[in-house]
This record gives sequence, structure tokens and C-alpha cells, in this order.
Amino acid sequence: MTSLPLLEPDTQTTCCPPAAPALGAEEAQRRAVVFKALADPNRLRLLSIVKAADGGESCVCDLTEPLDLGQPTVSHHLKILVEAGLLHREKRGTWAYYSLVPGALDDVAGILAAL
Amino acid sequence: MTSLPLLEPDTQTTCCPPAAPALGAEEAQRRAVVFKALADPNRLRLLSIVKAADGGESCVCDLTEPLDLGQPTVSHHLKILVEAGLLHREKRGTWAYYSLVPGALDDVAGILAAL
DNA sequence: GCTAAACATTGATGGGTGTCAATGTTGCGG
DNA sequence: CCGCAACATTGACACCCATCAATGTTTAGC
Repeated sequence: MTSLPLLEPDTQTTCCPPAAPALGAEEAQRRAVVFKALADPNRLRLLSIVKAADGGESCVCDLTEPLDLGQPTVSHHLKILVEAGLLHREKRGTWAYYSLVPGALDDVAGILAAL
Repeated sequence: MTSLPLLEPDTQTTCCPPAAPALGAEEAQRRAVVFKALADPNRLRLLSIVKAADGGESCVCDLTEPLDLGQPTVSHHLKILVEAGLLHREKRGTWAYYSLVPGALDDVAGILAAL
């Protein structure tokens, strides 16, 4: 899984951009991946919990209870959030700690403002 | 379909909020609706086209071609965007004109920043 | 090395979703 | 009143997705 850079330099297809060509199909597809990751209530709660957690990180065991979901389901959601570039995973010992990727949410907000 | 207000006053369940209780289940569900509307490449392109359109509005006939989709499919996507509170629909004569709801995208960006 | 704990992965299943063809509805022109 | 044009709606179909049970993998501790 290659990391998915948000708000890439948008390799210009045309020179001097007088009018944005709306939105390319492939660029739209790429951005939709991030919103698809945000399009689930439990994933939104996961992000919120991780952000509010002490030290800005949480392990899976602390996430499976407040959501009332099974552990495999939580792992599945976390994987989607990592692949979307929103969460960072760091394994220390037996535990896996998840934290927000520093500018990720702001980048998504930027996408919305620019669109 | 009732309009879906973004960033509502968040009817407090607790008084003086010292620490946000992460994110409530029903509030998460409500916010996920908006992101679900944004989680499709063609809908992102629709928003982009409408925003960039002259006068800030477009009719369906102008949207069905650049997306290379059938007219019923475009209407379906537009309906989802309207129900998410992102687009506004105004019928004038035979045509239906769609435009961005003024602060909608900024509200979504605000949700991300606050989360 | 063995056991147990913390996660990840796989397989299966029910529900949701994007798309199109066909049809319905509404408004304009004649 | 009639026919056409612009959209909306319905039904059907294929595909994706969220969830769980079961199993695999890795690490710590004894």
C-alpha cells in the first residue's frame, strides 16, 4: 500500500490555468477515497477518540469498547483510515498505537474549500 | 426529506463541556451522511462543475455530458447532494438549476477541523 | 519452547450503492 | 389539446461494504 498524498501539486495538464477544468476523473477518484474513509460513523468516532486521546494516540484495545464493535471490525476500520492517509500506525511491543497524521484533516478541509 | 442542517447547536447532553465526549453515535451518523455524499468521484465532479459554472448554477443537461453518465444517474447523484445539504435545487420552467448551498462546504471543513 | 495476549487476516453474509433501461411527470410551443 | 423536451422516479442488476466468527501472526513472560 503506497501512502496516499493529499493535496498533491496537481501535475498541470494545461499551462496557465485561467479556468479550472472542473475536476479530472482520476483526481476525483483519488479524493473520493479519503471521503469514503470518512463516510462511516464508526470511523468518524475512531478519529475523534484518537484525536482526543491522551498523547494523541490509542491502541486497539482502547477503541474496541467505546464503539461496541468486535476487534476485527475495529482493525478493519483502522486499516481503511491508515490507507486513506488519515491515521498513522506504530507498533510497540504487542500493542499497535494509532495517531492522527498531523496535517491530514486540514488537507481534506482544504480540498473542500478549493474543490 | 427534511433539510439536514450541518453543524447544528449540538443539543448538549452535558453542561459545561470540559472534555468533548469524543463523538456521539447519532451525531457521527448524521455527519457521515454528508461525507457519504462526498464519497463518490462523480459527485465530487458535479460539485466542482456547479461551483465553477457561470452564475454558480447548472442545469442537468449541462452536467450529463462531462461526466459521461446517463441522465437518470446524474439526477440520482444530484438528489443525494441536495439531501446532504450541499446543493440547492431551483426549477425554472422546464429546467432544474442546481447551485452550491452558500456555506455548506465550509461547514463540512469546519467539522473536520473540530471533529 | 510454551502459553497467553494483542492484533491482523480470511471467509461468509446481509445490506447498501451506482448504474442503466423504462416509464412517469411537468411545462412550453404550436 | 397535442406533442415534445427536460427531469424525476421506479425496477432490476451487479458490485461494494460493514460486520462477525474463526484462524493466523507476532510479541511478552514464565
